[in-house]
Amino acid sequence: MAENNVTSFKPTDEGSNEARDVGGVTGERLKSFIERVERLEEEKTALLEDIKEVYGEAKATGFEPKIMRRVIKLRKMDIEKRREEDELLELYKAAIGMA
Amino acid sequence: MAENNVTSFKPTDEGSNEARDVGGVTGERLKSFIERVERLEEEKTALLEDIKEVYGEAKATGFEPKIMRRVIKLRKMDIEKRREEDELLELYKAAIGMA
Amino acid sequence: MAENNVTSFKPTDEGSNEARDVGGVTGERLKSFIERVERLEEEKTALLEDIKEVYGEAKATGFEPKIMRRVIKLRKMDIEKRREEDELLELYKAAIGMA
Amino acid sequence: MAENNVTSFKPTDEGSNEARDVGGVTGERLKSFIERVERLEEEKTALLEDIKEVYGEAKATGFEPKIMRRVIKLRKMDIEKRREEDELLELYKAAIGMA
DNA sequence: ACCGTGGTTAGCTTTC
DNA sequence: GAAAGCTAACCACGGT
Repeated sequence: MAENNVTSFKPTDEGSNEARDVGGVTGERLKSFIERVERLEEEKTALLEDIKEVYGEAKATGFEPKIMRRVIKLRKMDIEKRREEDELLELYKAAIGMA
Repeated sequence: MAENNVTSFKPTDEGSNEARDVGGVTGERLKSFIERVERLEEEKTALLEDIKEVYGEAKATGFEPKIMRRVIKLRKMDIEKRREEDELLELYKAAIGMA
Repeated sequence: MAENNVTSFKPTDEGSNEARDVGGVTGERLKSFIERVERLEEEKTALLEDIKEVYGEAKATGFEPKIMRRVIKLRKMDIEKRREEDELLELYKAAIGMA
Repeated sequence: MAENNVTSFKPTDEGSNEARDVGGVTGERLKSFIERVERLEEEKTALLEDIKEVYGEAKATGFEPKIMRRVIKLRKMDIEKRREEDELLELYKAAIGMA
């Protein structure tokens, strides 16, 4: 841990909802980080809903989401496997001066 | 279940990577759904990385991600609790004919 | 992973329902663990039924299980929130050297 | 729904933590139900912890909880399948007067 | 009586 | 390697 700004977490004697600057800009900084995360989390939630929707549509046309998930998982594994093999290939090539 | 398209999962006699139409457009349809999900999953992955980055930055400036996560959790709980209490209030009101 | 007992999962040449000791007491040991879990699972199932019964009774006397569940949830959230806040407080205190 | 006791949910003008009897014993009754559920929930939680412990022990002696869970699931399916078949058998027997 | 939804639990991933 | 947070499967309920 570089510096320790945790002091900014300390409850202040004045009960305010505003971010406290305890001898610096620390409070504002922390609040900004937190709000950035919260925004990203919201986007993530929206995305999860989108995915659920697609599965819903698929189901409505007669496909089983459960099976689809398995298919997707398999495809992902394939892709990763291939990627790893490719990386290994590159490594070998570099190793023998084929770069 | 209305129709059962699962037959499209059945390996076809011709071993091709193309989506198979087993008596209709089923194969293409399924493939489209799957690719939509995969695209959304990619976005989700990106988002997860963004979140991780923010925590990384915060940590680099001296804040503990662990504590930040708990703060965010508490904030979320507050929001949810309030939302639920409001809903509950509505239920009570409906229950006693204040609707 | 320290040892790897997974070999005990391997079908043995003699097709028996008895636990196999593959070079030790491994089979019996595993079987014992599994049966302990299964017993606990049974208890859990019984408990779930008890809970369902209580809701049934309550409903029979005119209370809405749905609302009851929400009340219970809110009570639980209160307790958890308080607990977490207390823990967080300890963290803060530790963070500023008040430990 | 037989009677409707939901009126007992209505916030009363006097802010008390005690169960309110709104023209009867309703408040106490509800509170009793809720506390019974909460007790059972606690037992359930304890049970879940016990199960976790067993898996922990098993893991410590070299077994994979993940695989164990799959075994248990399979055993459960077998048992249920057999039970269903037995029931069916009874049904058949009854049907042909073998009861 | 079935479907869809919401809530709960288990499994997995990632973090420490 | 252990613990936690998050996601997906499961289940029970209410609605249609």
